[in-house]
Amino acid sequence: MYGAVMSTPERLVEATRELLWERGYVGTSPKAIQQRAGAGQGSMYHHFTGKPDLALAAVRRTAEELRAAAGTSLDRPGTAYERIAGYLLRERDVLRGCPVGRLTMDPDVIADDRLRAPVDETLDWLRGRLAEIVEQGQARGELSGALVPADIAATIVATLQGGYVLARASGSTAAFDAAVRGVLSLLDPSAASGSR
Amino acid sequence: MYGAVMSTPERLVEATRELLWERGYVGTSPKAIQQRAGAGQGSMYHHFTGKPDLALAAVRRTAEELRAAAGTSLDRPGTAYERIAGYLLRERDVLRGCPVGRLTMDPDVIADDRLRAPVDETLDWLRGRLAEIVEQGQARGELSGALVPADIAATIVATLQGGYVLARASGSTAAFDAAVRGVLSLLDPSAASGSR
DNA sequence: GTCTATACTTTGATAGAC
DNA sequence: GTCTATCAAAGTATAGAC
Repeated sequence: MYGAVMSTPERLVEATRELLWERGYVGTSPKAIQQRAGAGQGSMYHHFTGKPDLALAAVRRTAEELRAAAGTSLDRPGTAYERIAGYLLRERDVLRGCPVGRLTMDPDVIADDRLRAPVDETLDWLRGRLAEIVEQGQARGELSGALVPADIAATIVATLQGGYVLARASGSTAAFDAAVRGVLSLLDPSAASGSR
Repeated sequence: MYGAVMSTPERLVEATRELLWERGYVGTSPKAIQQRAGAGQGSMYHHFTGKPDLALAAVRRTAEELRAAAGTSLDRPGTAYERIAGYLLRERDVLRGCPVGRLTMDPDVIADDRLRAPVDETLDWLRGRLAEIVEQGQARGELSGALVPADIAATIVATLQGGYVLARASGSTAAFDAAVRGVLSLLDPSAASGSR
């Protein structure tokens, strides 16, 4: 796995990231991590104190990557609507769900402040970025001043996270796409969709 | 637990429902179910063939209950906006999340068509009900005819499901409330919020 | 229907050789 | 740094007595 390019600790963290995404914290065993990383028991426990330690490294790395990727998308030029649409419509592996949001359904992650912190910070950061974009859109007269930027930002992030839930429930991306179209139609300045 | 009112099979199903909600399928062990239900091993395996069998009974029951509760809320009279707002703002134990939506993050549930079916059907039913309400609102001139009812319905359900994710990430209901306010402000016919 | 005994596997980790 | 024991506990049952 991972060619022969990565160091053992890196392979262990990558394997943990994948497994946390696929199966969550509770569903991920040290043995499964070792097998996917191509590392032995001793090797894993040499580099990390145990499963929580590895999970912490994995979650932090996943949170960083999500911020980097989302930032790249959100930083694109355009009107507020165009930037939000660009973010919502960017390519995603919808049926896999969100590697960060997924962790909120893991009781052992939520119960551990150190594990939960990167999840919370990432979603909070994302809402902040979107709120800024909404605010700028209002300042430029692109979006209604009646909207509360923080509320709209929360709605946008929730639509994404909930879209994953709908898609996974049905085994199809259709419901995710519908939810995204729906929120965009409500935001679209050229449609005046909020009122009759 | 559960007083002395319920039969052993009923207590087992109730205990399973609670544990699936709290810890998911992977995180729920037969032993934990037995302890919470106050039933022995033999008793559990007498009434159910095993953990998957019990989970199926539990998931079906939870799906039924959600439909009943949501139906009661959605059936209330009022304008389309009022009915949607009533549903979104009804009392919820936000930090516990949705007992049905939660299951979509469980790989063993998603991989098993029998377990996934009640989850899919429930969320699908909910979107259908909301789409009807949007459609009626359009027919009555309360909502813009430009909206696609199925898309708006998906957005509303996704906002809820994603709102739970945001709330659990932060350990607070604030983000859930913000997401709900956001989508309602976009839908509000009295605000003309979609355009500047 | 319920109980206890038994069994096999997986989990999560430690110890010590190399 | 990595490997191979070894281990106690938990998970997921089955068997058979009552």
